[in-house]
Amino acid sequence: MEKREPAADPGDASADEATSWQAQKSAATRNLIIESAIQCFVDLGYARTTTTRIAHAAGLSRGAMLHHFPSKMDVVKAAVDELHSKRLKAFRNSIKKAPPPGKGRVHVAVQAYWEHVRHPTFVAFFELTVAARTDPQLYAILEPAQAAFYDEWYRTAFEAFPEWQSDKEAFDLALDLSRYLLEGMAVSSLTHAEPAREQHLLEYLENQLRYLRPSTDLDAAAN
Amino acid sequence: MEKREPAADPGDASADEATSWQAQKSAATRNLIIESAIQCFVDLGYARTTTTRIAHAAGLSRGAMLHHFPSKMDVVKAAVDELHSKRLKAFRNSIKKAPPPGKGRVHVAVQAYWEHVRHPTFVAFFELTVAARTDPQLYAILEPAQAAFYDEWYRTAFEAFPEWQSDKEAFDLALDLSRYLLEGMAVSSLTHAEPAREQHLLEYLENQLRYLRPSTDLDAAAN
DNA sequence: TGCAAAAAAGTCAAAGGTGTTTGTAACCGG
DNA sequence: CCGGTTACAAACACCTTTGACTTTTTTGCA
Repeated sequence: MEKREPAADPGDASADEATSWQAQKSAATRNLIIESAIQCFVDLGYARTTTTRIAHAAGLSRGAMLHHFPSKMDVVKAAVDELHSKRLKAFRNSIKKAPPPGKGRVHVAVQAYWEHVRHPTFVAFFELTVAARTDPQLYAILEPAQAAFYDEWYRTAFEAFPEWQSDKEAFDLALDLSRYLLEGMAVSSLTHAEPAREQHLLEYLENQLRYLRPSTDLDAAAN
Repeated sequence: MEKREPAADPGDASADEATSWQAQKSAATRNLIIESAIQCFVDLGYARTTTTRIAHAAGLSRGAMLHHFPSKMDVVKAAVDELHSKRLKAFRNSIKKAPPPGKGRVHVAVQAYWEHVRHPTFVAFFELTVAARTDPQLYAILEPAQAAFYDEWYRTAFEAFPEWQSDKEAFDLALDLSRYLLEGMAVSSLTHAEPAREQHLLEYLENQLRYLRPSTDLDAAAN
């Protein structure tokens, strides 16, 4: 066997030169396994995701995989953590690059979350959530991540939309409405997408959010 | 063993006197199996529902069960049909007994669907829907029932709320909004219920529906 | 009563999944 | 270059699930 370069490390490419080659490769393999697991959740669902399939998708033997993760649940745990940080990162990014100060923010924000809930990351998380309902062990792993995400989601949104801070009740309502409606649409579209109806509802939601938004002097008729 | 009366037959109690006692009992057992399967979907999720557990829940041996349903998929198919007809029946009932002609109908309708999506019947259907996303065989069984339900749902609602017939676009929007929002809330509450927020959103939804409703001469300010 | 048919129960092998154990090759530090 | 460690692979034993097959019990009818 020739020596292979450790594959690119998308997770946390800590290019620490002190880290040995072995450690780099190990981390790369770990990430490969995690990504494969997530892919399996999306493609096969949680129930049909077996260690055999994950290993196969990663191009490894089961033995190799169980070297990095002693049990299946260890893989799941790592995948949950990865999904959690991915969701958070994606959300922060879209918030950060999205802020034309007072103009069209509602549209951008709605589109951002709508894209998020249609992304494979959300699908994988959703699969896990459903499975966790009847699987206490998985629930114990998933619940903290879930709670932390929505907590952070709320806080970040609150800071990113200061014009709402004068009416916290309206803000909560707007956030809940957006979240439940978009997630409901996304879940439904997993098995039966209806683009036209979805588009209508997105426009409706945006209008509702503009209506709920506390009026400031600046944006009487701003989109 | 004493002879047991054939259990009450909730499914299709064709009280045909010509049907022998055996046939009655057979039908009762079939229904018992179907109900047990549905219960398993709710309690364990689709993935963990095995023939052994269904039989155990029904108080039968696996052999007896496979006498009535040669394969597991046959049970699933029967359960889907039963769930479909149950949902439809429940929906029609709540529509039928719900109509104070023009007063408070929105509230009653919203509450009715909200109760429906929190009912075990919906949970079971939801479990199947999620599993079907990555299980073509199950999808083939479920999709027709799913489509038929929403089709019927739409038609029945359209007839039951004639005051909306003047603005079909608003009607569609109102129906989609209600469906996606309530289903989104229900799905979310499966793992993490938040009664206070849910209540706020229900009130909000009702107000929105009243706002969307085409105004007639009769109910300018009717709740 | 006695026999045929249906219902119910029990047994079995095959397939697939999990985790453990054992084996091999590559890397690292001295 | 050598002992120890790490990455990976393969084989193994155990358990679960499924569906086919066989046997026993119960019912219907002559």
